[in-house]
Amino acid sequence: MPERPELDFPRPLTTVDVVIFAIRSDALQVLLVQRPRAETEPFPGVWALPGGFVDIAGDRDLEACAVRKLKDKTGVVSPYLEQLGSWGSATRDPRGWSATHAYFALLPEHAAGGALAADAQWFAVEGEKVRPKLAFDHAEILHAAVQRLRSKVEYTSLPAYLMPPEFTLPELQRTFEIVLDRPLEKSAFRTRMLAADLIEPVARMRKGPNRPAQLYRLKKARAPVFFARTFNPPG
Amino acid sequence: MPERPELDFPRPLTTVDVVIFAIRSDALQVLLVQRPRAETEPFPGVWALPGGFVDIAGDRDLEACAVRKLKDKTGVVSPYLEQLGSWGSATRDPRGWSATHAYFALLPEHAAGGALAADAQWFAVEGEKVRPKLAFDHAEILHAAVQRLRSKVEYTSLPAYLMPPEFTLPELQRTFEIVLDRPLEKSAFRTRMLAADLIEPVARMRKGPNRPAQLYRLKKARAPVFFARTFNPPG
DNA sequence: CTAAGTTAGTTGGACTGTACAACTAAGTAT
DNA sequence: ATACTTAGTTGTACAGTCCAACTAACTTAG
Repeated sequence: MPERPELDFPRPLTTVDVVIFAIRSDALQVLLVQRPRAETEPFPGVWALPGGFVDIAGDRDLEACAVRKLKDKTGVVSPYLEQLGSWGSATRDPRGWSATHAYFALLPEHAAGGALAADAQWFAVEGEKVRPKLAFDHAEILHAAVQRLRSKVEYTSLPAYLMPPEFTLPELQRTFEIVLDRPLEKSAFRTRMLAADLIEPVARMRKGPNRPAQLYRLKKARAPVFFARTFNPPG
Repeated sequence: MPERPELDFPRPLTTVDVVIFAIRSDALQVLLVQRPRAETEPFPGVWALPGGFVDIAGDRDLEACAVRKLKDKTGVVSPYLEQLGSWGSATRDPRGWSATHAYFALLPEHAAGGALAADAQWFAVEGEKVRPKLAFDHAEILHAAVQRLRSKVEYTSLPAYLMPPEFTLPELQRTFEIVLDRPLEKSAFRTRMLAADLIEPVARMRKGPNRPAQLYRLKKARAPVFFARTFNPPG
């Protein structure tokens, strides 16, 4: 196509990466995969976010590509998948100018317990980091994902997507506290959550270690909801 | 590089587009450029968002590329530039699988009044659309940009970046009202704005058509600020 | 020069939702 | 039976919005 010179411009490498969060063992965890040890690969053996090249032949669009990569590593489709942003520069990949489209997904604990790919493993999020060193600029992407998750929690009910199909209000509050890494006020949390209209009570009660507690589930309409204030804890 | 087969995968076309907003003539406007009329181009003569291919040789990263395209069309550098998201699919560009990294910028009126590129022109945003038909999926991107702008206004003081260096509170409120396309409550707006700690009074007063009004300017620390409620108007 | 009009900014009461502590109720453990 | 734990409620204080009415300072029309 000599009359369309820009089509012959060198094109950046294009990838999609997914930051997959779940609450496991009472902690916020993220799924990482270990890069192949082959010397021909960049960052051999280093932990990285799940992701990889866009398949022009197979992927209809970016989100389909993200869903594919999520399913490859976890075997499930996330109930919540949101675009996080994109990172592109001349230096982030040693193979050349590259751009990645990053997504972030929330997985309920029961879905996160399934069969993982052999090279995948859960890691606790500590602060806004993770223990192992990450390949490429994935530490920066993870940082942005944790910040986005935390900031959205302040004015939406996003963490509800981290819950199993049925849950109690104290369980939901515990999930919020894990994500935000700070204690929340009980009665304000309850007022907000019920006003937010994202969850609805189900008929059954849970027989906990103490008195039976009301079970709730996510409503079908899943739009994150605006909150008024930021229920700060006592003290 | 025969041992790195993925490097020889066909790569998507990669572009950067910028949604540039300004308040002009008491309305929210967006900058569009008319695509060249050459028959070899897709969408010849159609209006589109400013943008184009990433220059692997010249652009350090995606944001630098966005700044370059902004400057090319307006001659200025925006005081506010934020990544909006990315759109990529097999069908959005007739030339093949393509992905664009979209940014959105806010320009103060005085900066938006400068010398535009010959192919560029301001258009009023009506609802969440613009009068002319747009090339590619740019209507969808513009829609997302307007929604992002409006939704962020509910809990940040973003529109302050659309103001000239010094402005009065009623002028700022008018800008908010134009962006949100609804009237706001005067005293609540004032309380919030001052509490938000994004603006500070300057010594001078403006001699308006009536009594002198206090001038404010943006503070150096420019972090958008969380707001509590959503000051609804009377009625 | 005066009167009417316009706009900046303030004040006060009704209302809503958070902060916080104290309370009740219903189960469990010893 | 008694003590402990946890789910959920209640009540008071407080902050910020909603709304209308008000004051103050300037402009404009007659």
